[in-house]
Parts: sequence; structure tokens; C-alpha cells
Amino acid sequence: MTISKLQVEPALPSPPTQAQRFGKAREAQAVALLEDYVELIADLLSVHGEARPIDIARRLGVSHPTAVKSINRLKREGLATAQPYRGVFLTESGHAMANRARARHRVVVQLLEALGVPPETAESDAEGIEHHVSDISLRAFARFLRSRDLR
Amino acid sequence: MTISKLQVEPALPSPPTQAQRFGKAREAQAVALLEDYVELIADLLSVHGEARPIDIARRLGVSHPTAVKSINRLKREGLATAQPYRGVFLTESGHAMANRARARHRVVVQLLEALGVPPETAESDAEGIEHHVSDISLRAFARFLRSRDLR
DNA sequence: ACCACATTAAAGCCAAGGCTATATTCTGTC
DNA sequence: GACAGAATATAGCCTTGGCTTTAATGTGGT
Repeated sequence: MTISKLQVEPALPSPPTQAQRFGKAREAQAVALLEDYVELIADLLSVHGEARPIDIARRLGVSHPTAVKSINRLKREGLATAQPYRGVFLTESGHAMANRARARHRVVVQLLEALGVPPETAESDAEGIEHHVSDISLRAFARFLRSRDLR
Repeated sequence: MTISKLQVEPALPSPPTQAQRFGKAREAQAVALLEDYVELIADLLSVHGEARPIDIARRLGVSHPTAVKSINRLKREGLATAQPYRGVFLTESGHAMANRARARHRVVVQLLEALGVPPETAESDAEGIEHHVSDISLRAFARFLRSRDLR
């Protein structure tokens, strides 16, 4: 007789379930770049009063033309406005996205540090992680931090 | 006389520092797709004994040709092997990457659940987050989980 | 043994996000 | 006010990762 599996393999999730998870991750990735830009632009505006393409490019570590191209996409999607040679500004919805992104960023960094991750690593990892944290997880993170502060 | 800033704006990181953070995130993203594929292929191999392109495609939620194209990339990068019409297998380094990815995935899911994130959300968010968790953070997560289990 | 159906492969299209090279426009200094 | 140098914009190229369409190959059932 055949011997059935000795180690119980943890069954895989159903294909549709798994496809949906991957689909969400792909979608999050699609907006990640937009979030990075508006978040950075909001920071530059609030600290320097202006957001120039060249500064955006330098801080993102990409060439100027790449930054300009992405800024054009922001304009196309109604997140930013810009006149030629005049710097970049955020629309209403751009600001909204930036605020949500900044809030998430802050919570993720705080969580990582609370878990014992050194500050620079926390900032670095957060840059990638933040775009994949759902509202549900974000609230859980906030609860954890609050409960921990009270202790 | 001019009034200096009333609220102390948290100074921005230096451009090179910030560029480096974004660069790391971009690099992580570049390998994310490879990790997703080898992780899934490893799972299929261990559960079903074979990894067919069509199953890979279905579980990732992409069309078959897209999956085939990515599998070709895996072959090009020395992570997988495949004969026409014969299914996909992992090379030594493919297995190594899959094991690292699975370990990270598991820890991230456990962490999220430990923080109170419901299981399906934990799985879903982990799919995106795992690729951006550095070894340093991963070890911190593991430490946290261990200390919590002991309590 | 055949034939229908499933699977696989191949070809070609598209948008996104990188890049370099070149042209244009500002701007600050003399 | 002119001009040099910085910033910006434009054009064109490449790769990746999606897609659809079409062709080729396996495979299982009668």
C-alpha cells in the first residue's frame, strides 16, 4: 500500500485567493511611485516653500528627465500642477494622498523602531513597506504603539 | 524683524541619504517578482510535485504568456530550469532564494498577526511587505515574536 | 488510434519608468 | 544688459511586465 504524506504539507490557498493577494500587491506597487512623489513634494513645499524638479530628482536618486516624466504623470492623474520653469504644486487630492502617505510612513517607522530596528534601517525599510500596509494593518500598528506607550 | 519658524519643521534627510533609501526600495522591487515566482514554484513543487506554467499563472493572477515570459527570465537569471512542455524546476540558487523568501514571508505574517491583524489581511499585506524587509528588520521581528511567545 | 480539448509556445502590442543627449529658458553676476 | 552656468524641457532609446492573438504540442477518453 502507498504511504500517505508523512509531513502534513500546509495546503496552498485556492488559486483565486492567491491571485487576489498578488493582485493587491501589484496594485499597491502601481501607486507606490505616485505616493513617493507627492510625499516628497509635500515635504519640500513645507520645508523650502518650493518643490523644484531637480531637487525632487536628486532626493529620489533619479535623473532629472525621469523626475519630469513622473511629474507629468502626476499632472495627468490630477495630483499636481506645474507651469513650465515654475516648480511643482499639489492639488487638493495630491495633498490628501501626501497626508495619508506621510501618516502611514510615520507609523511604520515608529513600529519598526518599537520592534528594535535601528533608526536608519527603519527609515530605509519603511520606504518600501509603507505602500503595502492596508488601513486595517495600519490601525493595528497604531493600537500596538499606543498600548505600548501606556505601559 | 522677521519671525523665525514657529513650528520646528523636522529637517529633511540629506539628498544623498534620501536617494539611497529610495534606491534600496527600487532594488527590492526589482527582485520582488523573481521572489514571488520562485516562492510559488517551490510551494507547487512540494505540494503537487510539479509546477506547470498554467498553475503558476492562475495563482499569480496573470495570463499564461506573462507567466511564461517571467519564467524565461528566471531561466536567464539561473534560478529555474524547464524543458518545453515539461514544467518548471528550481536550480540550487532558485531553491535558496525560495527558502529565504518563504522564511521571510512566514515571519512577516506571524508578526502582523501578533500585532492583531486578521489572518487574511496579514497574508495579503505580507505579499507586498516581505520584499522590503531587510535582514536586520527580519531578525528584530523574530526576536519580538520569540520574546512574546515566552511571556 | 483518433480527436477534442487543454496546455504551451511564439509573436507583437502597450505603458511605465529608467537612461542619455540635446535644446531651451532662467537667473545671478559683473 | 550681457553672458555663463544652472535648471528645465524634449526627444528618443531600453527593459520590464502586463496583455491578446495565433500556432503548435500533449493528453485523455471513447
